[in-house]
Amino acid sequence: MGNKITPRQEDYSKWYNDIIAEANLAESSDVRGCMVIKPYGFSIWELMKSQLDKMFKETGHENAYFPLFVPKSLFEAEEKNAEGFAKECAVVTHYRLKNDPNNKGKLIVDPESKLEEELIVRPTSEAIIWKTYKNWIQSYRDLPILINQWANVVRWEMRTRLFLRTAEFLWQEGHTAHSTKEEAIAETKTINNIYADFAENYMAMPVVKGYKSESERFAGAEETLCIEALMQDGKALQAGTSHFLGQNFAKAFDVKFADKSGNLEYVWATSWGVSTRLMGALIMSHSDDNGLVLPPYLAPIQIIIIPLKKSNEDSNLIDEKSNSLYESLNKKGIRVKIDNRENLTLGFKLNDSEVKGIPMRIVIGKKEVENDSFEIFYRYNFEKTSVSYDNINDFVYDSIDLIQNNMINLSKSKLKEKTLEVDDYDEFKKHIEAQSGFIIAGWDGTSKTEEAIKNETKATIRCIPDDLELNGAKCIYTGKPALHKVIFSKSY
RNA sequence: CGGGGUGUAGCGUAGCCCGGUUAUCGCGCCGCGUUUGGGACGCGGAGGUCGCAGGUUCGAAUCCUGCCACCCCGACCA
Repeated sequence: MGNKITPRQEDYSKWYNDIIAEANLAESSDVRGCMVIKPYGFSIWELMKSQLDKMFKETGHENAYFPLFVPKSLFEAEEKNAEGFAKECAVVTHYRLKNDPNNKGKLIVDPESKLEEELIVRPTSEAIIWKTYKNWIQSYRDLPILINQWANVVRWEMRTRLFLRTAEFLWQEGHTAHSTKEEAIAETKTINNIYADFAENYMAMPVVKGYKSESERFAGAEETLCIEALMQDGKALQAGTSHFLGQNFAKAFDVKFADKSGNLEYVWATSWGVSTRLMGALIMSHSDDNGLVLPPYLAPIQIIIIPLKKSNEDSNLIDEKSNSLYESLNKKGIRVKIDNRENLTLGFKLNDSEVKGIPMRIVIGKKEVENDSFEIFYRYNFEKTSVSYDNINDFVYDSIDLIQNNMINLSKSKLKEKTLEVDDYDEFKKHIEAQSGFIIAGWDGTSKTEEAIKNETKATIRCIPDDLELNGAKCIYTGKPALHKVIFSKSY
């Protein structure tokens, strides 16, 4: 700590890394492409987890846990899935080390411990889970299975970036099995709506919901639903996906059930997930040049009390006020903390609370106590409000919803402002070049056009929202009648 | 895997081209003292296989060879 944060306009990725470092969220690990999530950052993740978990449970889902290792033969069963992930798998080939006979104190892989069959460290768990589901499913009475697991997965990405694309990341992955196609499709929508709801109302990050184009679809899925968020630099970030897997995995793992009339049918499947990438999304959505800004619902500390004691002066009274405020806020269920670190100056503590994105702050010093006038500082807009001691509790309590809602509305209007509809390709290119946000444009529905646009502009189809009226729109690239209006953007 | 770059204390760096005292500076860390109203100050201190291995040389952070790691740009991606 102690360094100034690089201004956002100057170097966005430096800015992003600075925020993470200054707020003490995480750091790059010495282990290739992996991250260490520090306690403060992990607290945010835990708040996200507990809210999502609650939403899954409210819609009938249960948690379970499946193995980290996937035998290669299982992994390759669903061809498209295997092919999609093959290039980024960590593979366990041996199970033992031994002393290096030529180099004392060093270890080598014992060649004698070579595994009969290699184990893949899961990049996603469809394979191992469907292998297991085969044993669990015989009858329509066994369905649906609505299971979620919180786990780590490994994808050996070429280039990694804290939170956004690390070699190992934490996520939840839901894997459900259904007796009908309709029910499975409804499930993917339920989940995508939960994701959108969570992003908007808890992360204060509005998203666009829609379908992925074929080329962006999950390997092994028939249809991929997603939520796409817009970061402050005008690039899109895929924040969550929900896949309709059809009967692909049921066929690959031979999972059939007997329906009411005794016919054997393949099971219909879905899978869906959000990851620690949401942390990156949260950081990039709200942070400013002074540091992190957290929406109160996901802030590990919602208000920080900073007692300001000058040597020997009224320190008892200040402590007393601070402590009793702490107690009463805590009793109301507000996440509150007192910063009584003794070796740090006020200026440092003020700055520290801003850098960490703590939504509210109150300084309690001699002046405040004498005048019975306490300033509550809002991090998201730097506003201060004076409140008398007796009113602090209610004010803080009400502020939580107030700040949350204001942040949501602010983000919504930013998103609206940065979503443009365009029907001229030159203008399209200009906007993409300037990274001005989401571009709505007509698309003829062909991969060829999608590919051509990507090659010329680096913009991809982020999603195909199902609520955009066509109105005779033409394809932005070919000028042919458009099949859909879609969202284009550069993306992470 | 292609093209470029960088490895010096926990972090950020100077020195390297042109070899030569005890390897520079800032932040951080430890001790003592003074300071809390917007990232404190003074004094003292600890901390280094100069990425690794080999070579040239009286002498290598510096030159040469090989290797490794990381970063940026492409291809890939939650």
